[in-house]
Amino acid sequence: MIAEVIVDIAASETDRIFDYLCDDDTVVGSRVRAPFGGKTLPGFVMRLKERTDVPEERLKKVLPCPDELPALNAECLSLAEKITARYRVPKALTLRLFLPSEMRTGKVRELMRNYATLKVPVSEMKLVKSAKNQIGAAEYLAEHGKTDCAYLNGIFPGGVAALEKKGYVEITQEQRLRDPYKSVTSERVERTLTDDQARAVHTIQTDGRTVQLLHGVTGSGKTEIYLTLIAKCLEEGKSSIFLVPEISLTPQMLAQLRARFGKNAAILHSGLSAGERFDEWWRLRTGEAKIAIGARSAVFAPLENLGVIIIDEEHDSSYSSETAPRYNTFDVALLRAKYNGCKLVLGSATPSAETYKRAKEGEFSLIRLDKRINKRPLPEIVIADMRREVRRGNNSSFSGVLKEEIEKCLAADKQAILFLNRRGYSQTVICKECGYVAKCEACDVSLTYHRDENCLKCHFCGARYKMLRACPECGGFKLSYAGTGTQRIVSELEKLYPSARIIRMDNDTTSGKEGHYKILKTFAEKKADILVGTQMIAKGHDFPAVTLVGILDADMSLHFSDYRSGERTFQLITQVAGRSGRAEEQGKVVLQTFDPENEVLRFATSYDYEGFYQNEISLRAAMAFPPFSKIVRVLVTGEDDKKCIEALREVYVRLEKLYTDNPDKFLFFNKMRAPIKRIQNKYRYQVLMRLSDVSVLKDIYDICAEARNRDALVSVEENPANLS
DNA sequence: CGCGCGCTCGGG
DNA sequence: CCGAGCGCGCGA
Repeated sequence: MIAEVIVDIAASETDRIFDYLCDDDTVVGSRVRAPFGGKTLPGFVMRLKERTDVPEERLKKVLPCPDELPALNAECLSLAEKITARYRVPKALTLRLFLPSEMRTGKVRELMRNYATLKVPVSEMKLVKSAKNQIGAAEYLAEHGKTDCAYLNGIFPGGVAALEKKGYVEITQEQRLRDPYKSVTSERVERTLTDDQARAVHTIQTDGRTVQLLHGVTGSGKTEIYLTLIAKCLEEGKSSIFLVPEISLTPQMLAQLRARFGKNAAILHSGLSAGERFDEWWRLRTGEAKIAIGARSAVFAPLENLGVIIIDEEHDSSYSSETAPRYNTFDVALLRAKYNGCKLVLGSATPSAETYKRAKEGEFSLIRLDKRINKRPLPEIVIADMRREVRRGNNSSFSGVLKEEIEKCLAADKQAILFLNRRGYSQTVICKECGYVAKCEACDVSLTYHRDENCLKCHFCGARYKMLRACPECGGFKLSYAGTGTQRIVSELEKLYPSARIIRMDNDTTSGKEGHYKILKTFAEKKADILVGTQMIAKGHDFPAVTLVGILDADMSLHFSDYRSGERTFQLITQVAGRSGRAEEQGKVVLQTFDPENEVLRFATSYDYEGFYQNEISLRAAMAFPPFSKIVRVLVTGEDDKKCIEALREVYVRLEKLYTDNPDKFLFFNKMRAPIKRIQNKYRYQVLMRLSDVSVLKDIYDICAEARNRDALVSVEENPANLS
């Protein structure tokens, strides 16, 4: 037999079929080891045939991989084909999306799994009270006996590993259980749905359209609808994919899903170790688990017979891939939904303007959930006019209203969250005499001053620089720090409320994903009164004792140079406001701004999504921004500046011809240096376009695919989330 | 004259 | 992507 093989090299030069001899029992979609140019590389069997034009003496034979099932099924192969065609990327790169990385990098490993057993009774363990994951894991083991480590890590990340280190548990490796369809019993918590929820489920199941948009205010019970849909699929023997934004896979969320679906659910997320991720993937591939839960890459879960695909927080930017292939999760999900003939459910309290438009026009079904489950009103949002504060001589970061509310909050023994919308600016060092700004040598972005370490840091590559004593340009000593960071907010707070316990959360205080949880846990356990942070505190976590949320600079993201800044601001405020008053107490939100008349802020404070949408969509139409056009950026990057310019020139000349041949399809066309000229020693140039007609997109992708070479990476971004 | 590096080409 | 093959430039 002859196999058509794609070798696993992500380069356009090798991105073609190579014919190999193979065993007669070789299966399409299976992995092989292919002798290629001196060494043996992993590859994929794309097709099988009887004969080939390749002369016999050149043909080599592939060696099989001892996988129990072909890595790729028919749907994966068809999906890979479409993605390759859509984004013009090497096939090997697309195929990698379908496999856990350890299947490529690691040698073909035995399908072993780690199991944990208790060696010491829980009562004899010396564990600090805060080690919730260790305690949780230990208690689980005490109750259930020997348990799969991957399963435990899904609920109590890192718990088992810590227990093993202390000698409290034993970890044994055992051959994977070869009994994939053994039904796993888990007490199904049957919750009764509200009428609204039941109606939503009914509509999703009976409406003829593939895409179902669930537009529900925060707390309207969308999650329960998702879980019901997944449960119904399970009953019919169908599988499901449940996608959530990158940061919202919190241990609480996982525990909830595990409790409901037990071993039927497999979690694909970065918190798992390589082996565990592989095991979870394999459980899905064999059909042992029928529910895949994870961030965007879980849309490629190796499931068959899909019954539903759910994308929660549909508007979240983490659903667009930042690296090639720059796929859009919705597009891939739609392809899979069509292939399987199942529904694609999008959920959000603040849908993106594009999605909402398509729903309003009837392309998607639109289901509204206007009522909150607990019938409690949303927190009141008051606007604090910071211009008036400044005029009154208040130069602090806090308005009078906010200070008052913080005091009330502290007096009542409640918690407050102060949110800093820091995106787009930072504490830079400026020489007041010559205007010199400290920048990163590798990335060409302004450095940020860190007081606790007294150094300058690059937020792009993480490089550290010694704090400057004098200006390196003019030798002057008048250096100043501009901007306000979380650090300054914290020190201002400490002065105002010396007895309050204040913690800070931003990119600098949180090293790795562990740091996140530690800080949030401290706050959740009421070991702090005020949490100060950036974007990352906006999502997830339920803090019942929080009754006050302060948004310190609500208009900051409005000035961000992006057509979606209004949408982002609305989403952010809605989301942050949702942190306040989640339990019995009525919550309050103070929104500080220098632009109190701003329409977006007005709509946000009255929770008027519909009003916001009408305003936003007419603005977009007037300005011909997406969804009325498509913004396309072609980015050329590489270490060698000259080679980049060369590649840019080639791309530009060809794109310009496309532009002059189709002037009616372009609204804007220009080439320029990227706003950040260099990131991690790679120079960056771009051609920016705005299309009124996407029929030329295919040609743009073709031109870029041909222009990329060893020295210059040429990538295409559609409606990029940021233009840095 | 010989080696070293950089560029080009081919891989089944 | 990676190694083989080859051409040109410099040094003893």
